Amino acid sequence: MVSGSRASEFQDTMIKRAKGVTISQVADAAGVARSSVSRAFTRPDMLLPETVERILKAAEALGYVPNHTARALSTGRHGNIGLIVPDIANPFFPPLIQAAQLEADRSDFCIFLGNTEENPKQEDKLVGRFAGQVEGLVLTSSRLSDERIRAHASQLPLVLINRDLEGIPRVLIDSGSGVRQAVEHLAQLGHRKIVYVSGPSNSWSNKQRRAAIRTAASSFRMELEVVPAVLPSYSSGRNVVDAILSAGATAAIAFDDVTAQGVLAGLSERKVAVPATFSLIGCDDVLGAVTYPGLTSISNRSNEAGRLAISLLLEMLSNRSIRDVRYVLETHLVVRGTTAAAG
Amino acid sequence: MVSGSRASEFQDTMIKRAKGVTISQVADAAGVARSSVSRAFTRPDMLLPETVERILKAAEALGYVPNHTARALSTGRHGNIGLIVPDIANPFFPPLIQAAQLEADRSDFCIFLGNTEENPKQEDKLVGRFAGQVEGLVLTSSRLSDERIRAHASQLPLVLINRDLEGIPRVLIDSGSGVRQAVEHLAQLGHRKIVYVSGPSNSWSNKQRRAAIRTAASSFRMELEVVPAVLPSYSSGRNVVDAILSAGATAAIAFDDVTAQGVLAGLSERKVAVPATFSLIGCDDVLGAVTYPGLTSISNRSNEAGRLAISLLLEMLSNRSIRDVRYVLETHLVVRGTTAAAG
DNA sequence: GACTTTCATGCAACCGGTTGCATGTCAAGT
DNA sequence: ACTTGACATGCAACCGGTTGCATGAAAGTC
Repeated sequence: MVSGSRASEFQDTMIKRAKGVTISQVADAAGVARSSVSRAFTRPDMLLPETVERILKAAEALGYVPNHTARALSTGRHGNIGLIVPDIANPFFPPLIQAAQLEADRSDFCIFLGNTEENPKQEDKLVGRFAGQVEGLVLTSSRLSDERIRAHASQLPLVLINRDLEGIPRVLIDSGSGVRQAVEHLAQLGHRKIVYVSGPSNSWSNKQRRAAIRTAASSFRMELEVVPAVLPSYSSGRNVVDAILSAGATAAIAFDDVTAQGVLAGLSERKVAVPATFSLIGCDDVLGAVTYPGLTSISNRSNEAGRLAISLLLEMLSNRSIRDVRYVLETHLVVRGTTAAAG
Repeated sequence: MVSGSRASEFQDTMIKRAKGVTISQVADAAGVARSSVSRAFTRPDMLLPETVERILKAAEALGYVPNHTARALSTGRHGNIGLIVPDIANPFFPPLIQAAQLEADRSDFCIFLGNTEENPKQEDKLVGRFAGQVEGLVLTSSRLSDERIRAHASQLPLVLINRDLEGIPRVLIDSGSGVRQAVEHLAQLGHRKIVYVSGPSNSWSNKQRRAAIRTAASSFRMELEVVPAVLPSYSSGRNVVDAILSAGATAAIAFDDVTAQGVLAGLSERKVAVPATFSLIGCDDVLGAVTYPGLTSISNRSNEAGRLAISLLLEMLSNRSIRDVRYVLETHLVVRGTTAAAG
């Protein structure tokens, strides 16, 4: 399968490592001490303006670039932060990662990305590997136990997304508000019995959504049945369609959009018209705009969560203190084409 | 919108920085010189087995963890590699990133992720920022000019994905083979006039696909029209549907699956039945299984590309040499539900 | 005019490892 | 018994910056 071909078999070339210009060379060129060069970059106000200028000019001429590693060694600050997610391929995460990176970038921080494949052991290993090279860490939808998380938090600044652990700064996307709106929406459309297609059992978000739906359904006097989908995936959703239909419901809310899309496909295959005879609502709003009919969903805000988590972490780093903060991002229903009056 | 709430307003706590155990402390504890501790970890064969064991035991007891930064400073190797992509949110990239990270992980390397937002300036800036902290770099679908890429390549080991630049190691996903199969498939179904919905003009993949389609179409004596979509995105695809239809074609091949999905939605809206009256083929095969009907597409192999690029880079790093290699990954057509005989 | 004060700059130690070379020990070779 | 060599370990310089303190010259005070 791999058709590997070398363009020119024998053109191996030794790498000429860019032999980094050092602070000493700049110092010699400018006729000052190394410390002055250092200060010219870090605290120019300590030096005479003309000295600073002379140094900068010399540096410029030599093509000097401060060595990040050396600086990190003496200051202890390397300007990197780690971001760990369970599954990059799940469309929930890319916007979060993107926003996180943008925010980090604004303060000249770089992001180390870790992907745990939904595996707690891998997550633990990654945290360990990152620990030495980052100033702080953001754990997204962590699958680790409370104890492990606390252990890590005692080693380095940590911010959690979608995990509610007292004493550790955290950003939570509260689907509760959106879920209530979704149930109310279905109630107003005349649906009397609905299904919740649940997600991973160890997920904080899943527990939270299930509870919110249960409460809302009972307050609107609707019947609710929970149909479990093992993983938040397209095929899981597709596999539970029969279970959904045999429950005798006229509408369903799925754990996330990916699952909902699977359900949508399964319904199509079985010639069940959406939304004419069955209504469907997703969660996370990552696919809503790209299905046809457009998927009614609960807004996501993962990008805000990413941005917020990073800015929280940066704040912790500059203050060298942690506050027991708990940011909650509320969500709301986005109505599109997969919901209509009960047939 | 952001309902920020602090659980406990005044519970600020100072961070107790884990005050890292150093090599000297271990040396004292084990009654040896610092250098021996260092060697116990890096070249145990230089020491007596019992000495190594004694040192390791002492290290274990003190909870010593080698300081990555310090090691990087003296050795010049920090065990990080940078990976730069134009758009994490495009489903083409997550599998690539995932595979790259897995491969890097096997050799204990960490991945720095950079997202350029399809912006060459941002890309240039990121490369610069990464340069000091990574041993090598993988540029995926770079939007930079040849000159900039060469300039960077002279500074540090570089591997390209989907960019064909002589003298720089590169991994190319050759959609040519898949594209030919796609055109042939359409020809056999009786289509006489087709449209290519093109992608970013500075993208190597786009040029390559366009050329391949052109060649294949003429060899099957089919008419071809190129309709440009500015960006590879859902909305771009949706926006060009009118242009596609007014071209009078009965089938289209889109630059990528995301664009194709936009086209699919646009066709649905205009009540054009797919595949009954119009056939559509995507590229990258990232969404094929999750649309309904399933999108016929050209296989992707982005994960293999990611894995290969990293292993190539690691090889370069350990050899300290570059070979002018050019790996080509062939693709093929995956037929699903969006193609049928011309109406 | 002698005596502080201010402030720009230099000196040297330090961050935490790595590594070439010197030293000391012990066993084998003659 | 004396040399030789092998080999385990220690010494100290080095990677490239940062930073507390010392120094010395210019400016301010009485």
